[in-house]
Amino acid sequence: MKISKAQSQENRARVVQTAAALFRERGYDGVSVADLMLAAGLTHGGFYKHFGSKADLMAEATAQALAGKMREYEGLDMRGFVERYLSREHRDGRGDGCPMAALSGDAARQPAEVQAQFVSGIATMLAAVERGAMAAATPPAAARAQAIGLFSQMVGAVVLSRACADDPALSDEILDTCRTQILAALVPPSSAGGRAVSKRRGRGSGDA
Amino acid sequence: MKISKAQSQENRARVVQTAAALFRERGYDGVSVADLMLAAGLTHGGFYKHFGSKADLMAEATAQALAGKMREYEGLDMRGFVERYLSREHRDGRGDGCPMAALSGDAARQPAEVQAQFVSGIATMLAAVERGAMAAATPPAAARAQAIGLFSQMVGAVVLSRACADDPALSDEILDTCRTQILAALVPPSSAGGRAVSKRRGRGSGDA
DNA sequence: TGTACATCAGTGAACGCGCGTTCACTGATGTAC
DNA sequence: TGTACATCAGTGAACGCGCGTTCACTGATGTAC
Repeated sequence: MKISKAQSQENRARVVQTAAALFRERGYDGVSVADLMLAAGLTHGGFYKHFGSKADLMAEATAQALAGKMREYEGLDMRGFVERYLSREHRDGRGDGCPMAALSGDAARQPAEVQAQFVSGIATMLAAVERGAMAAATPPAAARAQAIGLFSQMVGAVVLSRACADDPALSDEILDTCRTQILAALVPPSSAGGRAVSKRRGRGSGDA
Repeated sequence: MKISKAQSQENRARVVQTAAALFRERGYDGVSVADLMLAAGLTHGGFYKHFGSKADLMAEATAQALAGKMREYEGLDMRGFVERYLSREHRDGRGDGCPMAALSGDAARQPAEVQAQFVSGIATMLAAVERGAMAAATPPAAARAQAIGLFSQMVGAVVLSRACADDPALSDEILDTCRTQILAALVPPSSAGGRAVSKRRGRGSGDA
């Protein structure tokens, strides 16, 4: 049976969206073309009417996941972004979470077209965090370095907390510690307990 | 042909060691039993004389990789550890690098016996970094949180720098920025330019 | 507006291939005498 | 110390299976008249 153009476009979009979630949940190699098409309510044979290869879809789904997350995060201020990123919901919701936290480990072993998505995704994310840092009163000269350090820590925390999900106490501790530490280092919203307003990270000595 | 007991044990050890490197390089699913045995100079059929399943070997190779790296890192002070972890050699040498940076992303999707190795590996690593922080003059009360934040950032930086290896400038920038940032936050070896000795992280505002 | 027909998204069987695992076999090792 | 034989690590063909991809076919859609 032939299908209307509108229906076909809708089906294609659904496959990409389904793939964006499944790849994040199970990794690129953990999702077969047949799995994916079934999850999208279709059969595997039609896949190649829409995509040249699985690698092509991997690149497209990755790009969409990255763009979608960026749009979502752009709507938050720094505190909101950090709180959401280092939440249990994010740790436990791989399929709807940050593609970098879910797939960066696999990225280096994927086809060039997929790797390219990560390069631009990381660059875009760091630029956005840098802007967010400046909006939160970090001086421009320090904002880039702060963005890189901050985002590295956030990705590492989510990756590690997921890797030790079998030990919920340890997994929670990693997430909670990093969240608290980063939030404390950000310039407080307006009033800050009895602390100085331009408080720094509590990582060196002397915070006991 | 039968082989001497010594030769057999040597072969088994070589398979585990080869696996520890190949899994880190290509991921657990990127190495077949046949690949692995060939790389160890054997044929695939003999695999099951030594291991009950591929998953068993994955767990054993992971445990060995984690233990080996811990032993290596234990010999370094905090500065040496940070410098080595955030080096280009580490980024480019997956097979001989930290199993957490190389395989944490895959860990959550692996059999329970493999996941268990990551749980104990992460716990052991955090405890070691905590001890290292105290040795570097961080007060005990702050050492745990510092260790978690520090290691998360280091893992995230290596994961991200590997994910954007196609853009060497960006990849290097992530590594270099995190290394500089973390080293600056550690209590300096003995004399520290014109800076205060108990300098903190430069992430908040006011460092420009 | 109706009718005839080309199009092409979707179907499901089939392809070659590599996977993890099994198995009959080999022959040097290690043991019993 | 020498001989006979059981052991078992290693070999390579074979297993069923799921993978990515191809293909002949279907039949509603969209177009030409």
